[in-house]
Amino acid sequence: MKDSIEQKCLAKGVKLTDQRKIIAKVMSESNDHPNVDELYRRVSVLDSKISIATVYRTVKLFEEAGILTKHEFKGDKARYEELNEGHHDHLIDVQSGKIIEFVDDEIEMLQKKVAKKLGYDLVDHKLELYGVKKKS
Amino acid sequence: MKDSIEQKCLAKGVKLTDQRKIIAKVMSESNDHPNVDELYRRVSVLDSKISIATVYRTVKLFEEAGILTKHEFKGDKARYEELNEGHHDHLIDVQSGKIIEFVDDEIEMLQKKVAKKLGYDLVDHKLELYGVKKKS
DNA sequence: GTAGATGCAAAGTATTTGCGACAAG
DNA sequence: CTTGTCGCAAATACTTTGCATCTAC
Repeated sequence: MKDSIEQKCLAKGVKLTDQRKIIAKVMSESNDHPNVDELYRRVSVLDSKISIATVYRTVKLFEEAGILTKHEFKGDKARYEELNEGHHDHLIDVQSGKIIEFVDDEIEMLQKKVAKKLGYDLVDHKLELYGVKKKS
Repeated sequence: MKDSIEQKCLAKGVKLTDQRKIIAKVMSESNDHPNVDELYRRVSVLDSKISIATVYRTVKLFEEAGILTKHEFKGDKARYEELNEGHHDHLIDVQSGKIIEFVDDEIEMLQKKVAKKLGYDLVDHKLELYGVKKKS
């Protein structure tokens, strides 16, 4: 499991350089949703010579290869997350900035239905909920 | 109806300058979702002296006043739209770039339910569907 | 009259790119 | 070998801001 990004690279014919291996490793081990700056910071610990241009190039490449996915939450920088089988959406705690992942099949289904009704086949979607902790 | 942006400004204590009136007018008459460049272009026709800095300042001000809303669709620049009572979401035709507005109460309801289940009160949300025309 | 708005140009962010050196397959 | 990648610094794209001037209220 831990090497799956490297395996995906092989499968897609993406050349595996040392820098890409490091970025892959850092993303695999990140359970949050780092932005490029933060990713660069984490990667720099393992290889201080890596440049931020390479980080930008790599996340873009990985995104196009279906390895990472990019999120652009309201009023925030672009963040990245490893893309796995299980699709999920996000709820952002607007007070703490905490991001919670969730899955709701019913909503997924309805989205397809709505698209269909409008004459479209759904190829992608974005659902973000912004909330404040219930004070009950 | 046509002047409602100006009325909202009065109601919120937002000073009504000529530039703001023009920007309000252009947004009211736009049925699409212009980005700042496009808005600036449209506004320039009515007043060629207006600066793009003012357009940026004004859309931000109007957004904070609840007059406009900002969209950041995938891989696109920020776009603005007048905010009216009827909330709606968007379906983007990934081939033509066309944006279709829709309302689905069932999805809205489910979102609240999901947030609640996670212990949150929903304060905002973003739902974007990306689709291709059905070839039936 | 005064607080706040404007235009301009300069400064900030975030991201991309040209190029010569270098490394993976 | 050869094609593609890297690091660097410069370039780009979008947005914000300092300042002197001007305007709505």
